Amino acid sequence: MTERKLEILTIAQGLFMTKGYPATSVRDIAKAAGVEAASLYSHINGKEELLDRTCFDLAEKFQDGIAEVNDIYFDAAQKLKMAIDTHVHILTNNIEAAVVFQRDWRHLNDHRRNDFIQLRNKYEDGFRVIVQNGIDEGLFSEVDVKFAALTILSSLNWIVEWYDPKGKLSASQIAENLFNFTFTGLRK
Amino acid sequence: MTERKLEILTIAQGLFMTKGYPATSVRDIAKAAGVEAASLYSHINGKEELLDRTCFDLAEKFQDGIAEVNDIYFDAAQKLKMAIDTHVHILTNNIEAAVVFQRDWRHLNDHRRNDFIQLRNKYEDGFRVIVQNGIDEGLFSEVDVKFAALTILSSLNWIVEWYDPKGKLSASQIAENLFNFTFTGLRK
DNA sequence: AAGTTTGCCTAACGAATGTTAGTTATGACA
DNA sequence: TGTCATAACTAACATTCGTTAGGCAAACTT
Repeated sequence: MTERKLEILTIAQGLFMTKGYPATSVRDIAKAAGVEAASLYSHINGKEELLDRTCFDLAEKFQDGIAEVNDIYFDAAQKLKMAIDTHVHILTNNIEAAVVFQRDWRHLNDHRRNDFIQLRNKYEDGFRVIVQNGIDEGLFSEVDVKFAALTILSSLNWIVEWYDPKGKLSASQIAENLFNFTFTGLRK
Repeated sequence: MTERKLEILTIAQGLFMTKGYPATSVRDIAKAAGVEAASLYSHINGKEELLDRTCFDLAEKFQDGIAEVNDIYFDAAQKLKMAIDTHVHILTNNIEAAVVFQRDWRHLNDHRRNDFIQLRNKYEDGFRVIVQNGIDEGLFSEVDVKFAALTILSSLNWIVEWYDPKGKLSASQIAENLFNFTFTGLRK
């Protein structure tokens, strides 16, 4: 990917984040890039390529993250802490792409959308494995594994709705809070 | 609202849910309603009215729900349980509207979007009050109130991403699981 | 029975959409 | 100096967008 193409991708992600993919026109992107709409086609194949790269580049980062965590020999609580930390850092380090990733993957074409969903399921499986490990190790109470993994991921993913890079909480602090909340709950 | 108008609104919500608001055309809605696009304008003022009603009708239900919970004299744990139960039932009973409510409120016009955000903040405040009560009553550990309320709502709201009316978990069961998870956490 | 309302129709509007074709200026390399 | 690649341009395309105007038939009201 050339430097200019990456630049355009980044600009597009910023617009997709604030306006949403379908509501962002190629002309919007061109304008933000200081260029005519047609000129973009020297760099990209079409609007959808920008969405595609956004979704799949981030998906790859998530895959790598969870694979790394599940490869090491720690107990489930430590693994969960690491997985949460990794997830939060990926989200906050790529907040614009992350919003698009969460919200606009539906607008991929049928084929790519299927690929995407498959990756997503695989990732969720990684979290299920951790929860199951925790139960087997006697560290976690015997919850519904699928439901628990989903709920943990809910809390993590909602970050993109409120995260502010200039806010008072750093990514690491957010991750720590989330782990504590997930592990311990509200009860005193 | 006439019966036909409500019918059109419901049809629109179904389309908004699957395609998203900006990607759903007036002609799509008309086709699903078995009518020409122009005919819709005998019933509605414009496309945006459909989004507006969807967002604010549901917002009202949420307001009523949290107000009711905070009006009664139970301890914070019971209140939280009720608030979660109410929230989950509103979401699952209006799943199509709920998806639109969560995802597409951004496409309201500036004025209405501000109104919407205000309602949303007010609702979140309701949850913060419950968490604060719990801490004051010595039932909850001394967490960051704002963060905790946000995290609870994250788990609740993500439901719309996976809830299946024909799935094995009923709304009440989902609510119970979520309360247990929130209150107790994973730790054995 | 006469008048009015309702719910739809066809036709068309101007604007915006994603994309293509063909051209031109610039700068690197032989 | 001549050749080629790059990155931009203008112009235009077919299509779709939300919406309006005006008409017509059936159904309800008086």
